[in-house]
Amino acid sequence: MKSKINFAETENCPVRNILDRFGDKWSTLVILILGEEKTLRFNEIQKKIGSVSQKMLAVTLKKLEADGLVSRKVYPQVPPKVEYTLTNLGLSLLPKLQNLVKWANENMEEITGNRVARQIK
Amino acid sequence: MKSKINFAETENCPVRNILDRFGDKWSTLVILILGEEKTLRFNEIQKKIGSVSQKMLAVTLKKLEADGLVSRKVYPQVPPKVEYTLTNLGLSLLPKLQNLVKWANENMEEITGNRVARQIK
DNA sequence: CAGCATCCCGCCGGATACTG
DNA sequence: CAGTATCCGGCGGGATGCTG
Repeated sequence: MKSKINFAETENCPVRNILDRFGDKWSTLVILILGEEKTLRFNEIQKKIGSVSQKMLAVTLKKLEADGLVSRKVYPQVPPKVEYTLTNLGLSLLPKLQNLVKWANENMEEITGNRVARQIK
Repeated sequence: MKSKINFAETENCPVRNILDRFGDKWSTLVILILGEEKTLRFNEIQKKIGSVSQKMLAVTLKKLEADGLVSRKVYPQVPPKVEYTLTNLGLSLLPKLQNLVKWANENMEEITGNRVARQIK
């Protein structure tokens, strides 16, 4: 029998913590993209996502860097060049996210179908 | 070599779709709780989460029901009684989310430590 | 090129009150 | 008990402009 999780206490609940961090719009996307490409520059990530604003990408990357999921390497040159890579911690999260993507790929059609069938926006 | 994902097109990108649906504050939490308890009434879910408002729980459950992840059974009696259970589709998602929880449990301390060490809010 | 600063709008979601 | 209805404040996040 598994021990149950205390969802009620925000501070001690890992589920809440993880959702607070990766529930935002771009974090998981960035991790998945860096997982595919190993190393990317700021603009390259932005182009890959396509619809993210410069501001939000900067905020997201800073958060991920602070969490220790992404490492940032600055080349002291003009024009500047900054490369982003997943850390080992980030790499350990990657497969879990990829599992979610896999599930999404396999089941999104059914979910979309359900929505349409029930005529919900 | 894995085929790459097109993150740019929102409509066809399963990652974006899944994040749009489960990136919200409560959906994953509800799925995880129902995964533990099998069947729960509205008030029981609310008590388990603790901090969710009545409104948001109702909205969340309705969304999950529309997606076909949660089933809703109404007992025609007074006072009313409604039970929520994961569907097979919901059950298929459950282990992926539990993997994330497991990862969070194992690594949240390190992440929190990173944050503190870098003195970010 | 890689960002920070500022302004500002939309909507997420909380509080409260009401119904079957 | 299990919801809807309404109001409304906060902030996520887009647009734009400026810097090293």
